[in-house]
Order: sequence, then C-alpha cells, then structure tokens
Amino acid sequence: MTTTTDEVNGLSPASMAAQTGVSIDTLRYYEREGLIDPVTRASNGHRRYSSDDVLWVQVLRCLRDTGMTIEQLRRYCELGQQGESTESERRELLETHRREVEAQIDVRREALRLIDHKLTFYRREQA
Amino acid sequence: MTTTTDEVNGLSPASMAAQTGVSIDTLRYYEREGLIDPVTRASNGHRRYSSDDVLWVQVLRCLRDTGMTIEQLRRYCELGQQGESTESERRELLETHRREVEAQIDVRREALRLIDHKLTFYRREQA
DNA sequence: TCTTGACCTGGAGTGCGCTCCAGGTTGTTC
DNA sequence: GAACAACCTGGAGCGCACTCCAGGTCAAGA
Repeated sequence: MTTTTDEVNGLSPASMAAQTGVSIDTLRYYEREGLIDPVTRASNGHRRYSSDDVLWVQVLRCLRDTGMTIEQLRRYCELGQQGESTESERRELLETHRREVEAQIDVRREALRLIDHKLTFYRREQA
Repeated sequence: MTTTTDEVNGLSPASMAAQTGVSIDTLRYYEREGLIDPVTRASNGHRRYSSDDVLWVQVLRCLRDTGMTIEQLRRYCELGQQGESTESERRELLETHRREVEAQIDVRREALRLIDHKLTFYRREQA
C-alpha cells in the first residue's frame, strides 16, 4: 500500500484493491456492470482510481455487504447519473434498504439468543 | 397449515414447509446433505416430520440465515451423532459462529450509519 | 535486447444453495 | 376405473457474484 510517485494521478488497481478490500477482478466487474463510472486511464491504458472512486467503492462494499444486489446497486447508480430529478427515488431506495438492514440485525439478535441458549446447555453439560 | 387427522404421527412435507418456512425441496435437500436425520415414513413412503424435526429445522434455518454454510452445519450434525464426546467441539463451533454473528451485526450497524448519513443529505436537498 | 511484472480485454469457469424436472407410486374422489 | 393430488427418486439446471484464463500491450530494469 506504499503510494509511489506514479500514483499522484490516482491509485493503481493493486493499490485500490488494497485500500478498499475489493479485488482487482471485482473492481473491473463492477465497472463493467455500471456500478463504477469508467475509470480514468494512465497513458498506457492502465486504470487510475481517484479518491472519489475510493469513497464510492467503500459505499458499494458497505451496501453489498448488507445484501444489496448488483441489480439494485446498478439501479441506484443509474439514478445518480440521471441527475437531481431522481433524488426522491434514490432516497426511497436507501430507506428501503435501511429497513432491510434493520431486519437483518433483528434476525441476528434472535440468532444470538438461540445460540446462547444452546451454549448454556453445553456449558452446563460440561461443568 | 390445517392439521388433519392423518398427521397424528407427524407432519406432511407440505405442513412442515408451511411451519418452518423451508420449502419441500430444501427439506429433502437438507436430508440428503445429512443436516436432518432420515425422516420417518408413513406406510406409503411419504415423510412424516416429528415435532423435534420442526424444532431442529428452525435451528437450521436460524443458523443458515446468519451465514453458516451447509458444510459447517453438516459438521455440526456429524458431531451431534457422534455423542457426548464431541460436545466441546460443538460448543466451539457455536462460539465461533456467535462471534461471526456479532461481527455481522457490527457491519450492519456501520452500514446504518452510512445510510443515515446519505439520507440526511437527500433530505436536506429536498427541504 | 531480453525479461519481468503490472496491467489490459473478452469471455469462460466456479461454488454455493437451492430449485426444478421426468417418470413413478399410492390413495382418494367422482 | 379414471382422474387427480400428494408425494417419491435421482439427477439436471439455475442465478448470483464473483474469479480465473488466454493472449496481448507496455515500461522499466539487467
């Protein structure tokens, strides 16, 4: 993750992968799928990711990690490209996902209860 | 989910699916994969699920819903079949998964923060 | 000049967890 | 006794999100 002088105009794919935790292949895949705007290139055609790209990929990762699908993310990106008129739809999309994430937390809290119940059983057996 | 008199000796696959939220196909799949002990059969060869089966499938569902893989669940089941001597390993497996679930909750809490941040932005724009 | 390494492209392959299908049996209903 | 519904089996197929691959370009170092 050492930033070389080559990277004054953006991060190399390898550095980007290191910074975001998203593999080079996956970064290219996201770009193909329209989840990342076409990345600027160095003179040799290699990608150079901007700091905005870093922030955006971190958002993507956050949303993916919480179960938003590629399809939904693509929709969200499309709306972003279509300008301000789509803001209310984007907001709705996020609000829907927010409820989804809260539901996921509830499921997991319930799971913890069940696991703890089982664990007290195992611990009793072993005492 | 109406319990017919036919089902005094156990639930039909359809009722089981209704009760657990796990499809008939998936129930068979779990049985094939060793996640459910071979289910008792009616005289015509049809499965009859016991109330213990119901409880167990609910546990399976809970663990699956929180990301435990089929492979891990199979391991857990194998240990269960091998008797008391495996209890400490089962406990470890659950404790590991417990930590996993807590990490999932943390990821989701972070996601909520990010989503809320974005939402305040959209709401400000719209005000 | 040759090699090496990081990257490029389009497209094929992979792993997981189901989900569906064809062809068959059984039991009930008209 | 014909039709229908619910189930059975082994095995094929599917959708998703990557992940890998072959074959190529380019720039820097020995």
